[in-house]
Amino acid sequence: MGRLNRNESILTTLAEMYPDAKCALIFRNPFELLIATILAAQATDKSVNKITPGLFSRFPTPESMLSLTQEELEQEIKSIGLYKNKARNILATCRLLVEKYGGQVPSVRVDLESLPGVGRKTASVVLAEAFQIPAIAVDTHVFRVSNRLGLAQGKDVVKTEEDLMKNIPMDQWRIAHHWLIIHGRQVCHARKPACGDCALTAYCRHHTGNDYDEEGEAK
DNA sequence: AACTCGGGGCA
DNA sequence: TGCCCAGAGTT
Repeated sequence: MGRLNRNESILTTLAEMYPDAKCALIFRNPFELLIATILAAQATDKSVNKITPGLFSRFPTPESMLSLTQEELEQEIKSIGLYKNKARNILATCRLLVEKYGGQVPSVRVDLESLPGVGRKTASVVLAEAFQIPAIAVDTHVFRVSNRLGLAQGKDVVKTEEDLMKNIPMDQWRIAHHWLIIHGRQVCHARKPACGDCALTAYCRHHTGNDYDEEGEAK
């Protein structure tokens, strides 16, 4: 086996740090993943996982979820916060799934992003996790960790999903998202990263004092 | 680009 | 008590 380049070494180390990396949301099918991911926006995976098993056992399909009034759904999801917008969006999405997509979750990005409450990131999560379609879901954690690690080779900055795809081998696109986001949540925090728990400090711009701020520019 | 949604977990 | 959370929609 040949010598690993910089990004290959980083990804190999991440794989060793998080051997059990997987989607943090509990789901059994595309519909459950879609709803769980809409719920997970600006909430913690733990808080979402606390309510979704009970919710999905009683309302496992878009048709059955439409038996809820918005007020009833708000009460079901109240504990995760931002519940009014999410309840409205989820019911509107269920309506579209039934009326336009035969009760199924579409596997095309433009269709997914046309659903209320579904943006770029949620669409990528569903494409990659539910349909095994090449995509990398990117969020603030993924951008922060990617740029601290300098995954964009040299001085370039990862700003888009496409930027990240260019710098990660395609066979690792799906799992790399989980490595990066878990690392961001558990170790590589935005404010006070736990560098003592990190095996990647040798590659890290934060650790060497050349971190990137929220604009993606060198500090 | 800035603003809004938000109850709950955790230090 | 204060800070922050697996974003998206609106202005």
